[in-house]
Amino acid sequence: MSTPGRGLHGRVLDTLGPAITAGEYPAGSVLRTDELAQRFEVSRSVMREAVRVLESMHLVESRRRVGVTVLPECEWNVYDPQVIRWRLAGAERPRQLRSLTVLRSAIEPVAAGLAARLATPEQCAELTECALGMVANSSGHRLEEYLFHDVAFHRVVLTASGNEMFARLGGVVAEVLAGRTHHDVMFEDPDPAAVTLHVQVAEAVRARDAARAEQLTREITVGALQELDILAP
Amino acid sequence: MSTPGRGLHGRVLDTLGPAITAGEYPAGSVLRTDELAQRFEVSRSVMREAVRVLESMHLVESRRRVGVTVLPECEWNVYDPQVIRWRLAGAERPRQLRSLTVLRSAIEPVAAGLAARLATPEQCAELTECALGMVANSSGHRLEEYLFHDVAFHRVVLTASGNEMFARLGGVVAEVLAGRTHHDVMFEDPDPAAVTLHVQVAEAVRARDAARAEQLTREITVGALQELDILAP
DNA sequence: GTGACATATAAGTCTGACTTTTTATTCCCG
DNA sequence: CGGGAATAAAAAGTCAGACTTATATGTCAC
Repeated sequence: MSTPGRGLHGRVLDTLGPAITAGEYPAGSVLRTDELAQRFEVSRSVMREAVRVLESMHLVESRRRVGVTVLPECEWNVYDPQVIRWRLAGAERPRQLRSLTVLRSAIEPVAAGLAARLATPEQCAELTECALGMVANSSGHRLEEYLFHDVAFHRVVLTASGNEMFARLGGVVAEVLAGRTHHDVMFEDPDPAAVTLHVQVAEAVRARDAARAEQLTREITVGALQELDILAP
Repeated sequence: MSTPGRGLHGRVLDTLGPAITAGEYPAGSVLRTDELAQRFEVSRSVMREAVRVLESMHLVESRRRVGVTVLPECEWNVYDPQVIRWRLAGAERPRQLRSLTVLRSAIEPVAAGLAARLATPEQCAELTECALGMVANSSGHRLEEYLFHDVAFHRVVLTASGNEMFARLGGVVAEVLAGRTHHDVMFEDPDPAAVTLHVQVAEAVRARDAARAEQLTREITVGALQELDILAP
């Protein structure tokens, strides 16, 4: 996915990134560039580039005479798509999935409200199309097709919100939804109520009813939270 | 702020990062590593490290035989604190400030609701303390002291939400609030209504009233949106 | 114990040579 | 004249080695 093997330093990151985010090196662990270069059988320059990238993600800190120190989790750039992907791929997956779902529950309703005000006619049409696609694939175990339209739907909402920061979460939502379909329990067809809600959101946006679009999306995200047993009784 | 001059490559980034995020090099512009190295009077290895960092922020893409291509804005890692800082420092400041304020309006109410459920007694106490600090400095042009407690208040809420991704936005909120106090119009004392709301949020969290904490925080963020003339009539 | 000094260590930097990939051009054949 | 294969060129990528610099730590005098 995304950008595999874009150079030697990327190859190193593919191993080191997941290892660090998985907690294999506890916060405070000290690595040495030369040693890492030997381990990965790359030159020091390549290793340094990899370290620089990890540093820009605030996963590690490089200091003279000390080495490359692994930073505590609270320092990490948890919004970096690469970091998110690494964590979703590792043992921290469930926790990462919860964090992201809570984030969705905060963002998406507001995004939908904004979209109802700002969506272009084209985006409204796209939204309706996506919702219809979800309906058409909501039964008969057409999970992949359903997922495709679901992802597209949420992407359009986030983009139509007109907020670049919301739009940037499209990839994250895609990853969460894909995860739900592939990894987690999702043998049965999707919840018909959820499908209906998507259709209604598309209608609300088209009708420029911001409050309704927001409320309906809130119901969708509440469903997502319930699936993960988040939510107090 | 944060980490100034952490090596030569950092120095280069301090110039190149703001330049790119400010749009000085339009999307699609091609730079050459050697040329850049000469311009900044650093070795190619240092320049390469800088490029790697920019690449990890998705500001540029490096390809063989082509050079370093500046990516369109929609590709940028707009959640990267460094990118946020660069953009806040440049001509795009107003737009960035709006994006961030809308983001806050989505996140903070939900965070407050969660905090009402999950905050430790210590965090509740901290919150009350911050709110009282705001009250104590809400008149007499004690803007700096007020800001200090305001920032602390929002930080505690975000942290107490128990969601790492929310917690990570503490720095962003700090930057927005600081910006409002320093750069933008804020000659007069803070709005008494806003101060009261903060006190009430602290009370609601202490009382474990999630719905109330969320609603009150929503009112705070609506105020922030209005200050920037966001919000449809 | 405290403060100044010496030392060792690991990151940081620079240079130059070489490799690899990809694009553009040339050239030959149909 | 057109198209496709061979070729050349350009820029990033990689590597090795030598040197510099900051700094943690240990040592010694006081």
